[in-house]
Amino acid sequence: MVDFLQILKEHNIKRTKYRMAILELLIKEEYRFISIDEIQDRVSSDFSTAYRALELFEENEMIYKTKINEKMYYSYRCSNKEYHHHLICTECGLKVSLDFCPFEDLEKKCETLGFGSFHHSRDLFGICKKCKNES
Amino acid sequence: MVDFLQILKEHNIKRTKYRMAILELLIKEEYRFISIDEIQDRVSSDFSTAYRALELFEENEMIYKTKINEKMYYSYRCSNKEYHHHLICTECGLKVSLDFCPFEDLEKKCETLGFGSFHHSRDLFGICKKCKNES
DNA sequence: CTTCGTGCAAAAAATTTGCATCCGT
DNA sequence: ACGGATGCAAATTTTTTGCACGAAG
Repeated sequence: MVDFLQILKEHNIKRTKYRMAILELLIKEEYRFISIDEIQDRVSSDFSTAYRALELFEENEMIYKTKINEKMYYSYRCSNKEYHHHLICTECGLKVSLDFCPFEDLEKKCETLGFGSFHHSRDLFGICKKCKNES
Repeated sequence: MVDFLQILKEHNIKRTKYRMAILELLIKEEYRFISIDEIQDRVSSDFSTAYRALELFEENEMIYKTKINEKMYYSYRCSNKEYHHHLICTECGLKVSLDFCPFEDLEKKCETLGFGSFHHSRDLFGICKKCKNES
């Protein structure tokens, strides 16, 4: 819980009304990715303010950012900093962290395929059980 | 070579100047993904004409479409229709088709992870050997 | 000859930026 | 008080769309 306050202090980031509101929201909804619209709606900031705060948080590795259906979504990161992959539900934004790398095998084959290196896109997408059952 | 002409005929798609020019270009550069800018530049059509032709081709499964660095890229498909994954170089657009599925293992683990189903994003990205060496 | 392809200009949608003002420290 | 944060409006970027004209079958 002191986690992110420390980062703010270390980087001399002012604790303003909207930044705090956005961080609180992201922490509360840490188990999923949320859209800029939901963020703007729930904290009632200007869109540009929200975008600027989120950009700042991402630069300082406090949040994740990913694209779902052509729009950016955001999720709290502080509590789990080791590199890992996510399974993300494209219906509800649910975030499931993987404790293994799905690309290990591909990595090995990379060389023989004419590829120098391979982007482990951190985020993989699907439909979670809940959303699948509801549809 | 008759491949795509047949599709055009089957779907009553008129063989116009720009459509043919775009298809020819895509066939010539089949080993890589190319941008709308390159297409527009090399066939000198209007952008809207190129976009409309490409949309049509994609609907009829004649081409692939993928996003590299926030922009769409296009590549000829007709000659290889079985479902497969691509490794795509984000520097030069090189397209390498995979004859195996990199997500087989993940698929199996999906259920235990709370995921109903999993999108096999067809395209995976990296840097090809050539571009890596040049940088 | 008639349907549909094309160019042009303008719309759309998401995100970014310049600038004047306001707030946190 | 000072520098950075915010709101507002306008720019940006890529792609899409409406409409009038022109070309393919």
